[in-house]
Amino acid sequence: MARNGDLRRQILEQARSLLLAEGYAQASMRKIANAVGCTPTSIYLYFDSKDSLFHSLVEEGMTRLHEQLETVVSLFPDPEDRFRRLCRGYLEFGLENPEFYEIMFLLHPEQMMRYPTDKYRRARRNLQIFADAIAAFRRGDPNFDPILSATVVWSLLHGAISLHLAKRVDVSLSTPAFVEQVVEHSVQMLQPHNP
Amino acid sequence: MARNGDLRRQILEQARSLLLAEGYAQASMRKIANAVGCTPTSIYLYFDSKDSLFHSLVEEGMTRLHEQLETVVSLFPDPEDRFRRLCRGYLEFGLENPEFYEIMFLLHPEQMMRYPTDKYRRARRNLQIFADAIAAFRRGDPNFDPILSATVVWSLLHGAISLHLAKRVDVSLSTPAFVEQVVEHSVQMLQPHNP
DNA sequence: ACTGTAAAGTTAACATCGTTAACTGAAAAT
DNA sequence: ATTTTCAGTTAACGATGTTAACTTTACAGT
Repeated sequence: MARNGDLRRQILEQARSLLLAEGYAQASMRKIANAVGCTPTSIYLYFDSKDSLFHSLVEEGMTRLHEQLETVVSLFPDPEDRFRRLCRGYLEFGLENPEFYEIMFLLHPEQMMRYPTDKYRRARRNLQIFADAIAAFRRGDPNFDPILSATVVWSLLHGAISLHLAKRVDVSLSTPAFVEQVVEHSVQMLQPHNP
Repeated sequence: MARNGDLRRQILEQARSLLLAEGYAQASMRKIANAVGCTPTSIYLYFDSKDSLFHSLVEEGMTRLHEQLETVVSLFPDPEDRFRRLCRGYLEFGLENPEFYEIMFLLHPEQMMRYPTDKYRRARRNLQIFADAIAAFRRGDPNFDPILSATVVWSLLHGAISLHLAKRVDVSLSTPAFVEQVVEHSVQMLQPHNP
């Protein structure tokens, strides 16, 4: 059929759109194929499995997130301000792209084949962005590991997004208020101890 | 067949064991039925669906967690010590019961029917335990909402467990070291601001 | 121009899944 | 003794991811 050799692109496009519209489980190979106008088996010409198809979307999501964080870094030089905005940026990315966030970080456990280790580099780069920002306003403090702190901060941000997406956060809290609280606590978490 | 009217119990038992052994997706109705020694359809005599079967396990998990936290409360009266141990207890519960934790908090998004709202009470009680512990060592501080702080702390603990279970945390960190870091940051998060 | 080959796509099928309708057998109630 | 009720089964439906085998298309080499 005449598809100008861009069937792969079309598949990714429709997979993405179906993912956003109906979620991972409902985005079946047959639905994707139908949306594209080919047979389910054709998808296997370009992707090893459903998992590996969605891994490509994970990479798209990682890139988006990375770009968003890099933009923050480039625009805001003040360490604490930058850190705050990074946190806010990460939270907003998760809350505004729930389906992307889901396949990127949420439904790996058994649901989806593990994202190949060698592709974690972009995720790792995002962690490094946080570590650098943190290091900037805790410079000169020994026994302080930026990567470790960044991991803990990431845990907080990730947990907040997860609970919010799962609607486990009390609805009496508005979303922006919750975001600000999490950001404030992130900053507080990094303050030097007062004995 | 002679099953002393405890088929329901047997189903729950095998479902739990299969869940722990192979995870939610692989624990199929047919496998459960096979393990019990009945037909898949018999399960529907006692549970409306696969979801509602596993919701019963969610409740078992919630109860376990609740008991574990209540034990901590009853044993350790000192506010900060108690709070620390609550955090540690929650983290350990999650890390030591990954499959339970998964169905309790992790794979709701689309994967599993939403856990009925009216059954959130036990989860809510667990949040309240944290809120009370937090309130105890921030007493007298106005514009400080214990439930809000408890939610943020919960986010941190939940995120740490999620990332660890998804093997996203750098392996160079030992698990106990990571747990202690998270606990320390939880405490730090609640310190009064120093301007 | 003819033929051989490789790529691109399709058809048909497999095994598995959650779930339902219709049936059977036994025990309890009238 | 007959009817009703309960507990469980058989057989099937529609949907899923995936594979093997086939067809069609395009393009080389001679």
